Amino acid sequence: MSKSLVVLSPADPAACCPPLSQVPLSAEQAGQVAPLLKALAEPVRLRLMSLVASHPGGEACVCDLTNAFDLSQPTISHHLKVLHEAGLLDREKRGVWVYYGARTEALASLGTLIGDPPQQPGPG
Amino acid sequence: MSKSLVVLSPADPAACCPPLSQVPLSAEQAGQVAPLLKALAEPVRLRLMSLVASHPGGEACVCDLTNAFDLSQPTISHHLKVLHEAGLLDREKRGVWVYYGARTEALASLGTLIGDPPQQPGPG
DNA sequence: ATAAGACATCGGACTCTGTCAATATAGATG
DNA sequence: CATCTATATTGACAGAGTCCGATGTCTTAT
Repeated sequence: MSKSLVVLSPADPAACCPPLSQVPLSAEQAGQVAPLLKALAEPVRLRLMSLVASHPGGEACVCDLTNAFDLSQPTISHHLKVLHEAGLLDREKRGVWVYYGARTEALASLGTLIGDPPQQPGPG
Repeated sequence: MSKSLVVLSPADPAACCPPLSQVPLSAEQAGQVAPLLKALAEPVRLRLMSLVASHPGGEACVCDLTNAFDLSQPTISHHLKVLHEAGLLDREKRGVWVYYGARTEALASLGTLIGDPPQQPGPG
């Protein structure tokens, strides 16, 4: 099986485009990627993402996450929803509890998009 | 000259911490990194950053950037200021023109922080 | 000195976002 | 059924963000 270049996975919008520093992002591409960054660009959500991603198994229960902050339960629930709808967290209900899992591929794509160095111009 | 490991460059807050997926980010670390992401988490600024970073020499004149958007000159100026104050763009005046240059190290740090995969647990 | 061009800053209108209290939903248990 | 617990949704509000037109600043040219 080949991971086709043509596929535009809706769950991984950052995979849409070459790194920032290599080719100018189109308006459309920017419009796809910005929501991902916006979801991460908030201290509480950044910590939530990190808590989940660094948890054993890459997932964590909401109850653990809620206790890690000095914020109300609805607020944590809201932030988790934002991360989930951005495609950065998976959501799975098990009995009474809800587990959120990190979409590490999405994080990896985003990291590559942002961080990859500019290409050297070829000779000639 | 050595680029010391001890230095916490104020211009590169993303260099403060190990990747998201390896160790939970502290509140303080999240508070340092989030502004960088917030600066990028806007379609126009994302495109501006990409335009500058992918420009030959990694820098571009404001006049070029302003023409690339359907927005007023003050609006572009505002977005460039946000990116500059976040530490993602350098600013240099040459005669009448102002050139903005991409801080590729900051981008690289940010990319690593977000995108690096979780560490394998050691045996034992 | 006057004028013109490149860019920044200001002040406002309007929208978006983070937070909480209150309430709803859904599964487990008596 | 009633009740308890875990999580989500709603509604309200303050603060922050985006955008524009008007204006200010700095540099070069005449």
